[in-house]
Amino acid sequence: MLRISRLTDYGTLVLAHLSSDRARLTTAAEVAMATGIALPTVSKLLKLLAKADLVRSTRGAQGGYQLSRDASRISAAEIIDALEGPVTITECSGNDSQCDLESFCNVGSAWQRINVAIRSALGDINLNDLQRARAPVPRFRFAGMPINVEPKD
Amino acid sequence: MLRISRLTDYGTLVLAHLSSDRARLTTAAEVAMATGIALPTVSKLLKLLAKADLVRSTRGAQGGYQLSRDASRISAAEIIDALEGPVTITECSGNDSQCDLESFCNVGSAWQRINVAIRSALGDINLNDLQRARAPVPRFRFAGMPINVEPKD
DNA sequence: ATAAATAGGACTAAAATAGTCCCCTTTCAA
DNA sequence: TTGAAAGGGGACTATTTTAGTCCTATTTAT
Repeated sequence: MLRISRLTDYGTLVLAHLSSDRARLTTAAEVAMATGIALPTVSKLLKLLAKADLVRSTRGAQGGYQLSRDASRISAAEIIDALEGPVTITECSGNDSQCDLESFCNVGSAWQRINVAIRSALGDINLNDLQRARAPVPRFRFAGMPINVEPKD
Repeated sequence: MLRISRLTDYGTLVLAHLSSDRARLTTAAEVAMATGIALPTVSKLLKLLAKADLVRSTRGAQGGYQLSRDASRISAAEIIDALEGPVTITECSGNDSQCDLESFCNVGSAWQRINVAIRSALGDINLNDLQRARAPVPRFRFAGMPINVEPKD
């Protein structure tokens, strides 16, 4: 349903927690405690985030995790990529796509365009934005018609 | 992975086929033939699309389906809504959300904003756009910074 | 040495998604 | 007036994806 997975949502919480003190090493257990997410899950998330270099790990006793760069330089797109793989709005958009309907399909292209647009937008939103209760109002333009999205309440 | 489901993709193909002659009644079997999608699946899709009033059905012999309005007035958002239910980017965005982490979570809001923006954008893209090989270049703005998305090739 | 950490990956469980099938109702036309 | 051609509704199964857990290895400070 065009949604991010629960793990990605959790991952954002984890990153948000780490961002509170970038210099300090925080253990997975601490993050689990602070966020309320089960430890094995936090652990898995941190490993994935480390692999994507959003987080840096230090092994051994007194080890832990820290953001690998400032929160302002970690984008929503990167978070999603790290935890779910590249964003593709349809199956066809993937690289190893082998779509049986290819010969019939005259639709793929536009969905893929939309995908690119969404992706770019997500690349422009950073971890700080995601944490601000009143993040800036996003605006999306298509075919030259701007849409202003007002907060609901 | 922030993607529409395969059925929605198929649904778009189905609608695209119907749009080639809005006046004519087309049977599910014909659509299946033309699109290469299995008949039971086409049938299911058409039922859902009919329920959402994107398609009008005529029962009985010589019956079939037709678009209920012009392709230009059927939006991508409506198609997704019809086939997947309302777009929500996180679980929390749903109505019956009961998020255990609510007390910890200071992140939800921004994802939801992003969701609203994407949704609006999808509401502004119509079935014709989806069919045009060279659909207009979508633009997304966030925090005042416009991004221009150029076609890859 | 030993305890405190992460690394990696196998494994299981749960949920969402896709796809199929059956029986019912409606309508046309011979 | 009856049979065939259509859609309506929904139950059901299979498949795939996602979530979550656990075990063993490796690293490092004390």
